[in-house]
Amino acid sequence: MPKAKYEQIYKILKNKIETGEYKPQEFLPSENTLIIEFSCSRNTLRRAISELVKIGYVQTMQGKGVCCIFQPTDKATFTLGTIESFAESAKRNGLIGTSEIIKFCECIADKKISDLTGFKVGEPLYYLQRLHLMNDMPMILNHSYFRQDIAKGLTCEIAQNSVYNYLENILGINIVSSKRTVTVEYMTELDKKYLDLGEYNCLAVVSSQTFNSDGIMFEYTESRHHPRYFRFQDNAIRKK
Amino acid sequence: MPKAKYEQIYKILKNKIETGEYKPQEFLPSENTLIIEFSCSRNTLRRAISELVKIGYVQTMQGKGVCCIFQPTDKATFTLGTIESFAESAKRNGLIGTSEIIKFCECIADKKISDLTGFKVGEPLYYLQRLHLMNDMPMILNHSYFRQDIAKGLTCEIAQNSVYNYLENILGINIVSSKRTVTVEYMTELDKKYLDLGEYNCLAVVSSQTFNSDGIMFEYTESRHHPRYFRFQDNAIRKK
DNA sequence: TATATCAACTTGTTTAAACAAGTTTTATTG
DNA sequence: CAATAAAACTTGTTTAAACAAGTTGATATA
Repeated sequence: MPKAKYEQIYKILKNKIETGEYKPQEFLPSENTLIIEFSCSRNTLRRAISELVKIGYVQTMQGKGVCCIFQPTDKATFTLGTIESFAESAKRNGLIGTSEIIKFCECIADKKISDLTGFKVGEPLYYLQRLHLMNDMPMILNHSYFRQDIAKGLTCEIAQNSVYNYLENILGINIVSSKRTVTVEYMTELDKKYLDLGEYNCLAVVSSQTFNSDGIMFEYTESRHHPRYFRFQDNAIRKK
Repeated sequence: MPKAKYEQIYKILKNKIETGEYKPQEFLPSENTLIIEFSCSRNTLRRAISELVKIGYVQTMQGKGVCCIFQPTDKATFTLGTIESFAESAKRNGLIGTSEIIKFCECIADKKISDLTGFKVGEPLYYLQRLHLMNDMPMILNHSYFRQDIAKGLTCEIAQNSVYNYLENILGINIVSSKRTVTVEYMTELDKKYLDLGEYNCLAVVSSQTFNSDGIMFEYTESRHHPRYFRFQDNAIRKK
């Protein structure tokens, strides 16, 4: 449950849009109306609205009002688009997600790894190779590097369960932001071996750098997705 | 040039980060220091900072400060990731971008088009098929649908130049926000014919819905990218 | 010395007020 | 009746102030 008032208002409005109380192409009540409804200041309300703009639910128009531009997304397909673990994604889509570890080892970042990940040469790392399945279908082949001094004590047994649970709840690491790049790459022998690619010879590759609350990049992960089940959503606001 | 004060401050700070005046892992000066430097209120400064958070340049830490997490991106590769036209992207990458029209016609949205694009059945549309090249290499095959009542008067000749220039500068349409979905799809006969795919048999497909300042979706475009030159960047902030 | 506490920082949230700027409605004027 | 002007809305920007909450370092205490 959110503590901040603007987050509460944001959630209420978001819900009203999703349930159709505010319909697409229609205007939301004016700021003044909503201020009275929520007993809040204008700034607080506007902050909630700006969160709705960010996720592409509404569009503000100076002098006119706030217009709803929500369109329900197709929930049938598997969707990635937020920072969430594989387990969280699976649960949200009502599927059974399982993982198996292919490889786990310690290593030192050499030039090649450094160029790929952004870690400094000589940095001690954990390397983890995992296969993620949904309803027994192989979906994602993951290559992860973790800084040893941050993710200290990581073992194969821990990775068997949930790495993120260990990092967040046991080690107390706060995961804050993540930079991601999506590309399409030709399959490797490993991809062919573990993912059931069929006629496809390419994959969707999501490379991400994850930062903790000290601003330190402690994880680099390359997620190689089966093309059939990959979908990445985004919302862009035009620069003025 | 930006008119709003917070945008000016944002640009100055952004530039200082890009040029290395504020280095990764280091803290920016505190709010109070920057407030004095820019002669602005705390809110205005914080708004500039929050823009930097959005683009993944800095990370704020309560009680500690604002940490720089910028890492220069590889400018060698062609990057898409904002709302910008093909011409703008080309220019930013120092390449010569050209386009050729494969097909242009008027049509009415049927069930199939409606499901694909989100336009209502019966909506009169323009359909435009274009091939984008960079330095004479075919890169993107574009399928676009425009609402006739919004993009009125669009012709093959206009499309030959710049559709966006016509929409924005001639018709005076304000393009505000855009929802995009990235998927990977198996190539079609058309893809094979126009894009020089080589050994690849898949493409990166960016589907986007674009809204004007009235909150009306007036364009649906499916951009089919050559996988070798596709790169999509994103920055996510962890939900609390 | 080691520990606990407090003070002085940092960013996070909320309220209030004023003015700017764009849009729509109403009233006025010709 | 039509055109214009004014008023009454709308959102956009900026300032100021107060308090909350997290981190750090100095101080006092045992």
